[in-house]
Amino acid sequence: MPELLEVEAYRSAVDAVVGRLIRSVVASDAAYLRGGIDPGRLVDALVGQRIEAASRLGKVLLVHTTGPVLGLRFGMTGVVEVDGFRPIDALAYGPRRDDPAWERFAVVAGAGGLRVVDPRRFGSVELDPDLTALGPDASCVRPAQLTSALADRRAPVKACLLDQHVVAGLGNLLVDDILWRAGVAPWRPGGTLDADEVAVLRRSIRTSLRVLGRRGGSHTGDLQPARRAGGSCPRDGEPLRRDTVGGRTTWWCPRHQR
DNA sequence: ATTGTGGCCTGCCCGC
DNA sequence: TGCGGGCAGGCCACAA
Repeated sequence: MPELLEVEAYRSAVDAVVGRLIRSVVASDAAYLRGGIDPGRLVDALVGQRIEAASRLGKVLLVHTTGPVLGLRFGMTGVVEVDGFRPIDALAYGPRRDDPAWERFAVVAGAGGLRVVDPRRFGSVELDPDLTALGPDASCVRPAQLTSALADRRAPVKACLLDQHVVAGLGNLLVDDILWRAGVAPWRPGGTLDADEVAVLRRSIRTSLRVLGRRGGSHTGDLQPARRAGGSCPRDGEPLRRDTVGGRTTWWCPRHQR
């Protein structure tokens, strides 16, 4: 689930451990590590370092230390726990219960620390991740950046927005709500949007992030209650369509999204 | 280069 | 109650 909004909540929570020394690191799931580093080397690189800051780019959470930068990705079901507290208790589509076996990574720092719990194991942990391929963060994408990102693209606009090289941070739920709000059909090739439509789309990205952020996450969109068989558009009552666009389940209104 | 597809993993829910 | 199939909010390697 974790899209930009959830990862931002994780980042904010990690602020609580800034300034602490890393006392130990648990990297018991070697397959969870990325970038060709083995658990032993990762532990050695982090233990004894001080946590200096937490930042975020797209869906990647970055924990800066006096040594390496720790990069955390959460896949579909990853949640972070800081000092025993979860900024997001349970993901809307993740399991409701809890299981100690789902812990994939942990950092003990000061009196507490942080844990990554990820049942489905699509997330990952990396040292000094290369983020140069990521597009601008969706929360501050400029109009000109969005225009050039969509120009000449023949892929559906939804696939463009999901592509982290184009804009970083948007996931399936956010994109559906953004396109719904903008009145743009997900199938439209990115390059066919004119300047006015790109401007509306960018406003919709900002509005959706602000509104859904205030409500508590990417699962709080206007479209969310209607994402089911028989669901209808909350704006005009039209039966929603369910398609697969960009490889993802897509709900949209064929009446006002054009 | 761009675009689409399959696969990674595991848990849950539905229908039989 | 048990079981199989389909589904899931991300991302990557790979093929056309």
